[in-house]
Amino acid sequence: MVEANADEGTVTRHTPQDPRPTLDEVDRVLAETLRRDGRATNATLAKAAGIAESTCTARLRRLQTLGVVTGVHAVVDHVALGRPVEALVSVRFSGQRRRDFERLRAELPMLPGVLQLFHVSGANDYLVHVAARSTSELRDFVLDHLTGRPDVAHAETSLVFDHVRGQAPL
Amino acid sequence: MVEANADEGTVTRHTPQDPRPTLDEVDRVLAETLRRDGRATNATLAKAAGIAESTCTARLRRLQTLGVVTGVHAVVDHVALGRPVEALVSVRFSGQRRRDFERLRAELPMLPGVLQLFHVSGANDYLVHVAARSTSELRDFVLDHLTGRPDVAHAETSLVFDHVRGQAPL
DNA sequence: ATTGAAATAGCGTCAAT
DNA sequence: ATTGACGCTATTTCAAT
Repeated sequence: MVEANADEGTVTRHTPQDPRPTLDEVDRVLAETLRRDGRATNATLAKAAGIAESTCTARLRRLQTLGVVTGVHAVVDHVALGRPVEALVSVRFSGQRRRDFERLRAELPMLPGVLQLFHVSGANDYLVHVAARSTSELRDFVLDHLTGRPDVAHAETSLVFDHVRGQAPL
Repeated sequence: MVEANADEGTVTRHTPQDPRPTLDEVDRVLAETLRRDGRATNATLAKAAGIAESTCTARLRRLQTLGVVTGVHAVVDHVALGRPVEALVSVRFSGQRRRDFERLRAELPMLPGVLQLFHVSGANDYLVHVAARSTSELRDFVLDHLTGRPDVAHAETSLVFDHVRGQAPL
């Protein structure tokens, strides 16, 4: 048993496994380059980091295994794909039971239109980033999946007018 | 002149160019597959969409040109990369001058640590998603780049405990 | 762990439909 | 616009350091 918990189903999630190996400059260059262009070729990455291509292949595999690179994903235009209404919904919980948090965290990301889910400190507990096909679909989503939950005390919806990615290197 | 504006420098940004071409099922499959795995090979994508590889190459180029796929980026572990403190900062403006919005929108994404920037409706105007090396660096960021701005009336910082991506297809 | 070289797999061009 | 085949490039495996 590696990282188990006595209570039924309750798993405390620490980002990857504990013996966090040190990353050198090569790793950082690879991660950063791939963050900027997720389709950068192995040869490009190798050149950027100043290593052999075969080394690069191995390094990349390692970064994925370690959970330093958790995935690479295309960013798509929601309007073009039929979900022109984007919103951020702040959710406040009624209780503070750990189980409620875990259920929401597990279930919400599976729902169509959910882009991101933040668990945050402060007056609100969660922030849900969604893309909906219409304003009425957005309303239904909030009512059915957020306000409708017994553990949710309040939900407040803000429309997203604009959404841009950071450009600077990490 | 296609989409110009009389005022100096003031550009109204409509997501891509207006004659938005219709996307068929093939386009949607490609976008969706690439959204799930940004490093999917051309052959894989072609198979998923049921088209020839050469057609796939052309389709992909088209999707990028049209702005349907705006980029593909690796998701990295901020803790491993030395920025363990993640936060969402709500920013309220004092005035409502368009120029102020545009400046913030242009400048903030360039600052190191800024991950995303949302322009939202409601009591707050912007939501800034940042990753900092430490809590004190976070404080400095908010003071120097947000509260410090003359056009910013108020900034409220929430720590991000957890951040997950949506899993369902668009 | 890193490398270069050899084998494998993937890609884009093009002529044809 | 889509296709399959061909030539070219990129990637991975592997033996050696």
